[in-house]
Amino acid sequence: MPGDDEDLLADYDPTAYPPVAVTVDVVALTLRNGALNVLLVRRGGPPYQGAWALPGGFVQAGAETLGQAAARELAEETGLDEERGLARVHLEQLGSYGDPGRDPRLAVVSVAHLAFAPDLPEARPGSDAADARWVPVDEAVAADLAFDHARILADGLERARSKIEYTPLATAFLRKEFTISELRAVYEAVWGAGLHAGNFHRKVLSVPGFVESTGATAERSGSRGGPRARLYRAGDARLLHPALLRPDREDSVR
Amino acid sequence: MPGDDEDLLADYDPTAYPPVAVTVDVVALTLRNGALNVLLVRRGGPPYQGAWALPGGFVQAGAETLGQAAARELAEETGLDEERGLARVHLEQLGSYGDPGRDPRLAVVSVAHLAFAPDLPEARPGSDAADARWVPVDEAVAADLAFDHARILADGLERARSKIEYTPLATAFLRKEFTISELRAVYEAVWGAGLHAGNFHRKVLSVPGFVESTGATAERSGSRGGPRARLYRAGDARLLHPALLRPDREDSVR
DNA sequence: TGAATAGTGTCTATCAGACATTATGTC
DNA sequence: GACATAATGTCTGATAGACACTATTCA
Repeated sequence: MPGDDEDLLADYDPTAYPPVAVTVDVVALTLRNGALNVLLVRRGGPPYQGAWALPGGFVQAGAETLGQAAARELAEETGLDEERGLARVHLEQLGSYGDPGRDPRLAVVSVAHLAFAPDLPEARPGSDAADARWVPVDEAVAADLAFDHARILADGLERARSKIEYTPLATAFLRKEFTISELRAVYEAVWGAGLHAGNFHRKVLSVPGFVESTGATAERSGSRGGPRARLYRAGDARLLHPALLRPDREDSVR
Repeated sequence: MPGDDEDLLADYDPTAYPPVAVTVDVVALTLRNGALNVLLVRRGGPPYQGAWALPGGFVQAGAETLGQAAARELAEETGLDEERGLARVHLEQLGSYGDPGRDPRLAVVSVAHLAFAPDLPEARPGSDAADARWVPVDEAVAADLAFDHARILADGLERARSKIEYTPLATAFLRKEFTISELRAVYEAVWGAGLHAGNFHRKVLSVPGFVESTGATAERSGSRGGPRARLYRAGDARLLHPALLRPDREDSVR
């Protein structure tokens, strides 16, 4: 416990403090087979060897931004690069986690990030992982994740659920052109609740800048029939106004 | 630029990376004379000696949580402690800032926090600051703050403006009992826009759990006349439903 | 007495959600 | 032909915002 004198000293010589490591972890979400999936890696070494964890790693401090570090870690486990898809992934900072003891080796502050990705190829483990897989979030939430990653995942899911209410980021889960039904499937998967198709349709089209028509029509209709849907692409809005609010969640309000 | 081998090594010996320091900075907001103020300190030593900066300091890694570090730094500059007021301050994490070169001395990742405080006594400089003052945010935004603190402050202000839309945290700027007019003054100060008194009044009372009546009435009315207002305290809602949306900001939507 | 304020009432346009309807595809 | 789906229409209740109005207090 440094006193005032040591505080002053530390201002000039911060390395006097015990060492800290800074890592990034990524909650990468995508839609696979209509379900929300999160990217997990199986740890190849201790601690928590063999356990599933969020992809992440140490920041190359001074040589990259936190966002670049997160993108790098994500690229390592997905096989994407700037040209092949990574540019279309939405990546934002989620929050930092630094409770004492969260890593048994040494003090580690992890800057967690949240990624929304369109359907990606199968994951491939990076250098320090034994395995990498897209896992349905229900399974991931029930699993025993390493470190405090269960909490980070929960925070990321809540952020995602909230974010698509007032931003058009649900489109980040889809290809460049999509139908209103596909967009609705995103909301249903992220919120875990069914939505009324007709009302959703009218609502999306009524929000300025959310989507814009391509003029084209989907090649085929759904597997179970119906007319071929019109195609849309993301519009230029950065905020949805009015927002698409989640169905009642009275319970979480108090 | 470590290759795969070095990555693997680093997983077991993370101290192989160049040293990183972790700090907390605090955007502490309060209302003084009807205006939104932010707590600033004048730096006592290099770098940026003499410049105004957000209060902050190094995290005692492994010995405190990030939130505890932020509370400690805030206490040092305000003279508050757990008994005297600090408990009533709302403190939340804002985000982390780690761009290369943001601190000329070494790589520093700062975990910024945001605090909402009721009107506090005059600030007093902590050990490593030459001065500490509550500054109207207009002045603070116009000033040349140290490091990347101008951006952190801007992010904190935007977070505050957004947060009082859908949470009851505007009450954190007030004493335990307050009038609807005082609550409206908070919104007007944070949003920087005048609100319609009558509509605001009805709206606040219609949101379940936002405020609850104490049954009492203010001792005196406003300095310019009018009936004595009823007193309220914060209710048990954690989210406002429906939310109090900011007046039109069409410009920022696209 | 005049002016500012607290609190309530009223009206209108908008919106969310329930429900119905028509047209168009697949199986 | 049965059935699911795309897209649109209609209705109701809730809400935001504009405006009006009364009562109360200070200067």
